[in-house]
Amino acid sequence: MKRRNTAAKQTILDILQASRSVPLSQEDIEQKVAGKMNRVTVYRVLNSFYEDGYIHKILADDGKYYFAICLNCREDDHHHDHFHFRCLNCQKVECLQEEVKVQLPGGYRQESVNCLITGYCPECA
Amino acid sequence: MKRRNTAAKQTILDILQASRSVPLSQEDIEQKVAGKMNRVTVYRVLNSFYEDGYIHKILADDGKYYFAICLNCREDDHHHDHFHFRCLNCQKVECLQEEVKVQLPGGYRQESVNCLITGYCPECA
DNA sequence: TTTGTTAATGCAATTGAATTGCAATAATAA
DNA sequence: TTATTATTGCAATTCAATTGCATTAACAAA
Repeated sequence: MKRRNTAAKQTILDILQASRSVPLSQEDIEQKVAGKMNRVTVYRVLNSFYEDGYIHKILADDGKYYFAICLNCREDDHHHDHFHFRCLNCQKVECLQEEVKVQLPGGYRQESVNCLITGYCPECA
Repeated sequence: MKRRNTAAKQTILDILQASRSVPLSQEDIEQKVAGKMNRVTVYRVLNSFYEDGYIHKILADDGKYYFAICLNCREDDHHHDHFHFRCLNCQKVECLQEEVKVQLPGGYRQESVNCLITGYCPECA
């Protein structure tokens, strides 16, 4: 299926670009595009970006998905293996520099990581 | 609120005991107690265990919660900070030995971790 | 043992996010 | 300019999780 460029995609892409290291939830994005497009479209656009590898998707322990533009990712070599942090007070989620390095027991093969630290950010601590 | 010991709690506790290092999903547990109790009770029992710190709760990237008895946990000193692994093929989730160690940037305070590695287990790889 | 309090349970109803179906719209290749 | 089909909006649906409430039963106190 060939993708097409649309206003909806561009709008969401711009929003994600403007929030490079702070992953946004579906909800966050919906609010920013309120009125401009349907919430179903937001789902579908985010999913297509994710499928295409343009963004990464974090499931936080609040049960919500957060999306962020891929940094340091080349076409075929994604690096989504950094830690994320979620503040219990202000709810903000962000990407941490530190990479996840695990020594898996023999025989295990790693495909992806979803690592989240929960706590309080400097502003809220 | 004082807790009471009930058959439902004992049944679920036994199931979790029998699956110490393999966290079970709500669904898994429901199947094991099918007929014996209502699914709402399963939710409530698991939540009470979690609130009381008897079990830990992992949100996997399949969007489901998994529950496991706390290992190496003393009353007031929980250690849930190990990695978990989920197999993309057989769906099994398990606790890994390795602890999560992150160097948080200055000012950040860590409360809990939810770290999941996804991939293929030895049986499925 | 009996009784009173209230935690725990089952059932039905509700919530709420995510998904799906389908018709209308619009991007893009021919 | 036209044909194809990806995209979108809207309504409806799905499904897990949660809530309200009446009933049941654990357990502390008499």
